[in-house]
Order: sequence, then structure tokens, then C-alpha cells
Amino acid sequence: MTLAPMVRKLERRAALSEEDRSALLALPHQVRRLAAGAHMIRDGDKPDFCSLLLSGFAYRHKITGEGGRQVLALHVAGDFVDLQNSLLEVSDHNVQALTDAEFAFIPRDAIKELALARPAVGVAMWIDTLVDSSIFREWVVNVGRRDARTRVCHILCEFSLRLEEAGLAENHRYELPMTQEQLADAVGLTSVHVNRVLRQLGEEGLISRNRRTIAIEDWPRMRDAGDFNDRYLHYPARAAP
Amino acid sequence: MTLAPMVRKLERRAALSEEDRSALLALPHQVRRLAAGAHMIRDGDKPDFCSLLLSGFAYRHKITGEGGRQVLALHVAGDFVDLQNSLLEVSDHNVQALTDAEFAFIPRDAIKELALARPAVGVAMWIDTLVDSSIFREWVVNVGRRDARTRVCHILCEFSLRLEEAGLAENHRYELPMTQEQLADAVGLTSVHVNRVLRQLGEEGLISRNRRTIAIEDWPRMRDAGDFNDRYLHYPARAAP
DNA sequence: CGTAACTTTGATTAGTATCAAAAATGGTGG
DNA sequence: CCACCATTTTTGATACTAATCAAAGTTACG
Repeated sequence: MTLAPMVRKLERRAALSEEDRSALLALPHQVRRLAAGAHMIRDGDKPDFCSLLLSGFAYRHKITGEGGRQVLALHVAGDFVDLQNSLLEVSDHNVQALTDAEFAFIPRDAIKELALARPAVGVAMWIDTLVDSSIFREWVVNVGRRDARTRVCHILCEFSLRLEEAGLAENHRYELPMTQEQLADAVGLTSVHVNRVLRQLGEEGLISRNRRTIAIEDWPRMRDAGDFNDRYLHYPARAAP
Repeated sequence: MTLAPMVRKLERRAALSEEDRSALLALPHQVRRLAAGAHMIRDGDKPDFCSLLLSGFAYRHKITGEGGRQVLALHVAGDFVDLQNSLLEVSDHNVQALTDAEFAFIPRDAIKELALARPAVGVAMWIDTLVDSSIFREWVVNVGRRDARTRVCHILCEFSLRLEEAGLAENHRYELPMTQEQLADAVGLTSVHVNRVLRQLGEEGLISRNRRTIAIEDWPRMRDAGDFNDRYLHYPARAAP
């Protein structure tokens, strides 16, 4: 269990020298396992570390004054889960383990110093933040301006591509370790309504489900139904065949 | 009309040396005026510059396949409006002038080179991106999990603080150069419903309106009504009195 | 096995959208 | 400076999507 997948991920979008790579790999860190449901950071905390997901799933969320929960992001192995904690004093949301998971805890000063000492690394992490931002923007659109069915399709499409990217999906089939209630909190609906939408998508042959695995049976129709365009994920252009 | 306000803004949250400051001020750029409503960048463009708002207002938005519009951010003088264009190839949303406005267009390579040459400047811009991200997260919560009235109160509270920060508001009174339709597109409602909410907030004595100026008449009640906590804006701690 | 968590279904309600039109406002050119 | 036109704001009536409430199945797990 090393930091290597994270380095590989940064490199997909940014140029790093051999020294940059080693410096990243040499980042001091402590590995800790968290059980599903464990909190890593709470809104308002002042963490002195930032964390990287090594295995399993994690999610970020906020709780409103009324007690409603809004899921903000889903993270998979290799993702920096709260890079912002390295540069912003106090956390503005919660991070929780979705499944049993392993995290690398990196001292915030180490990140900051590395960014200053090796600007290319700083830029790479900045790019990571920019892509994160782009995804948040798309989520604003998703919950703000799409109807229930479109929202659910959209998020399932996003998960399909992101999990495939992480080697956790193939042919638009993946295991999604979220309850329907958590999914509902990610798309701003109730779990009851999400359940109905999922059933209907199944009846229409767009998806099939078994336990927690989702298979998108008809990608083109699903993409259309979800008003999905992967531009916002900012994947580097694939080599032409 | 210079880049100075931007430098001042970056410095509020990040440490810059005298050389960093001068390097930022020396950034090559071209000033251009855009009339209200003019597009600066369109979703899918591959801009070779990134831009900084020098005067006036601008906003970012996306259009869904159904034709709905979701406003993603409001920007005021001193804001980098699309810093992500300096590091991400293709734009994932639109940027439009809300009022007549002046922008500084900075070549994307100049930004990238500066970040690499002066890591402290890179980190400062990265922090700017992180705060941006935090605001997007709050907007996800706002449109995803708050009812109409709370949403509108929340965004009016946010604007109050941000405009005050920019010297454009005082005592929670400010001019907001948005139509109710644009406001509706920022909170994921229809303009009709926003209008009704605004009227009711007026009747309850929470706000008063005159033309496009908004005055929050009762900040504590408004803050509660909007479930508003300014933590997500990540303002540096104010000096204790 | 037994129990808690999760999923599914049904019935009803609430909140917001939609449709339509009138009133107010802001610019513009004569 | 006024008359006119386009835009924006406001109000009313109705429709519909998704929420809520309730309860029965189902699955996972200790």
C-alpha cells in the first residue's frame, strides 16, 4: 500500500520529473484503517493533516441546519480526499469512510512545503483541485436544474466513467457501495423517489441491478437520459486509435 | 486599472514576498471592456488566456440539454474568473459579463510559468481555487437540500458578505445587478417563485428592496432564515478588537 | 435464527413549476 | 422631454413532480 497510485493519477494531467515523483512518494505519512461509517474529518475541525484514500470508498458531505444531508463527492482509491485541508485552516465539510478504507495521513506542512519546494508538484495538485471544482460545478447543475430521472442517470454515468478510470468498472458495470439513501443525498432527492427512478430505469432496460452492482445496459440511451457529457471530468485526450 | 486589487486579494489568504507581488503585477495582460451580456468564454472553448475581472460583475453558468440554465458563480472586481483555464485545456462552462465590465486577459502560459517560477504565487492561486471550490460545495447544498425560502436567504447573505469584502456593500446593503431570473437560475428555482419569496421576505421585514439594491434589515434573522454560516468563505480570522 | 438495516410499494400531501397576463421600469430615438 | 417598446417584476390560477407518511418485504449479519 503506497502512494504510487496517487502519483500516477496526478501524472495523467500534469508533467512531473523523476525528482518530483520521488518527492511525492517520499511524503511522510501514516496509514490508518477506518471502518465503514467512520468519520475522518468533521465540518469545523482544524486538521493538521490532509488525507489520501488508499483503498475503499469515502465521501464528503454537509449537514444543513434542518438536518438534511447533502453528499458532495464520492472518492475512490488514489484520490486526495481533502487536499484543501493542507492550505485552508478549517474544514468546511465532513469526510466519512463509505466502506472499510485505508487512508494515508500526510502532515499539512509537508504538502505545503513540497508545493513550495517543487512547483511542478504544486501545480499538479492544483490541477487536481481544479478538476474537483469542475465536478462540483456539474453537481450544482445536476441538483439545480435537472429532474429526478435525469439526475440519477447523470450521476450513474459519472460514477461509471470515474470508476472505470480507477480500474473499478468495466463495460459500464460496477459495484457502488452506497445505500439508496446516500445516493439520494447526492442528488438532492428522497430515497423513496430514487428507488422509484431506479426501478423505472430497470424496467426501461437502461440499467440492471444486483445487490449493490449497477450495470448500464444501454450506454447511449443512458447518456442521453442523463444529459451526460464527460467534458467536465477533464480527462486527457485519449490517443487516437 | 491595474492588477493590484487581485494581488491584495491573494495576499489576504497567502503569504507573498515583495518579489512575488511584483511578478504578479508584471503579468502580461491586455485590458478589454465587455458590454453587459457579452460572452467571455463558452463551454467547450479552448482559451489561450485566463481572465481577471477589473471592474463590473461577471457570472459563470452552464446550460443543460433541456435548455435550463444554472448560474454557478457571481464574480466581482478583483476576482479571477476562470483561473482553471490556465491549467485545464477546455472550458467546461460559460462566463458572461453581468454588467459592463473590464477584464484583464492574461496568457495562460504566463500564469503557468509564474506558478512554476514562483511557487508562493502558485500556492496563492491554488488557495484561491480552493476557496472557489468551497463556495461551489455550499451551492450544491443550497440547491440540493434547502427549500426555496432558505435558498434565497442564503444566497443573499453570501452576496452581502462577499460584496462587503470587495468594498461594494455596507451594513448589509448592496446593489445586486441581477434580474430575478438570473437569481432564480443561481438558486435552482423559477423567477416567479423567487419573486414570491422576495416579496414575502420584504413583508416579514427581513429585507427591503429598491430597484436592484438589496438591504438586509435584520441580519440575525436573515442569517437564521438562510441557514447561513460564513465558514465556507474561508475569510482569514479578523483581528480581535 | 433473529434482528437491524435497507429496499420496495402504496396513498396522500406539499412545494414549486407552469401558464397567462397585467403592471412597472428602463432605455431609446424622435 | 416625451412616447414607445422591450424587459422585468408582479400577481393569479392550475398542474405536476417529488416529499411525506406508513408499512410490508428483503437482505445482511452477528
